[in-house]
Amino acid sequence: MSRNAGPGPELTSRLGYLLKHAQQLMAERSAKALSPYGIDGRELAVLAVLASAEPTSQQQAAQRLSIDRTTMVAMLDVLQDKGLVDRHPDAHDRRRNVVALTETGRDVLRRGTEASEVAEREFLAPLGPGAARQLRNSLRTVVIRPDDENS
Amino acid sequence: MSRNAGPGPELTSRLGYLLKHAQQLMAERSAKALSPYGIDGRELAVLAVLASAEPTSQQQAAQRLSIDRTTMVAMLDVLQDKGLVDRHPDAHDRRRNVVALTETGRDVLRRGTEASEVAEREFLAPLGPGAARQLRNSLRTVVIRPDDENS
DNA sequence: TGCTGAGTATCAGTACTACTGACAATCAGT
DNA sequence: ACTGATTGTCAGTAGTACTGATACTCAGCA
Repeated sequence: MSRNAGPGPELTSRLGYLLKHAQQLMAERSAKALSPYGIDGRELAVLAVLASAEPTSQQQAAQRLSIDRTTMVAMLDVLQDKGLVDRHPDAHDRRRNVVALTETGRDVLRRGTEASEVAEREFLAPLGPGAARQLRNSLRTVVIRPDDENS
Repeated sequence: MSRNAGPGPELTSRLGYLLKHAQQLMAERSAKALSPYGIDGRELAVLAVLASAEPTSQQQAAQRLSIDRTTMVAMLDVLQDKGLVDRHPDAHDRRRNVVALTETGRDVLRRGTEASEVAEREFLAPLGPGAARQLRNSLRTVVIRPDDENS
């Protein structure tokens, strides 16, 4: 993606534009940092959820990530092909699959997380440590807020 | 999109996750705020660029938005169908199209910008004015930074 | 026991976004 | 006039994430 002619204030004052491009830039950095491990940021997030939660069904994991359950199927297919996760039917409820990290998966998660944190620090480098921390906190605040919509 | 089970700290500590979901939430709000005018956030950004720049070629406008020139073609097709922009060949360089807002386009830009700003304020409401301003500034800083990559 | 309704994973099809590659028209320099 | 670069356009493709339909399983109940 070419980012030659800098955007003018008519764009950089728009929050939607800023968020979209910040996300894009971070995703590029993240992809580069994770490429040695053969995964991307979305897959790393799946691994993180699987590691942090109790042995989880696919649907539970999908909900934590706010992704569709059908999307989760495809992502787990890929992660399973890469040997990072295992699926087997839950003995107590055979509708469910229990998804767990493999030994390799745990290893990739650990190293990928480190690489990802390095990439984040680089991304935030032009901000001073205080502003970087506050950016994180502010994003957390606006993201975590529960649904305030009606319907 | 259902955002039921809140994400855990294994996700909300990851900048990529936060940026992606913040962008998504903002995009949803923006879409809702702009729907009365028949456009979405991307289209509003195009209108803003066209209004702020001198009579522009499609490619110049695309560069300012960091989108591909082929993508710009499709977006202008849509905006032209909606009667918001006009295209005609540049008299001085007939390879180029001069793209300009119509009267309606200017009107939609003005009203859409207002609606978008309201949506932004709602989105940032849980932050307090100081933190909101700083979030904007920090995002601007990390987004505007010129390419520091080699190649 | 058999029946019904709900939950789970899966797959096919679709929509959207944004790209690459190829093309015709045009310009600028020689 | 010829060559190379620029511009807009289009077809094709890739990635992402959805909807809708299907098969299997469970829980409740007559």
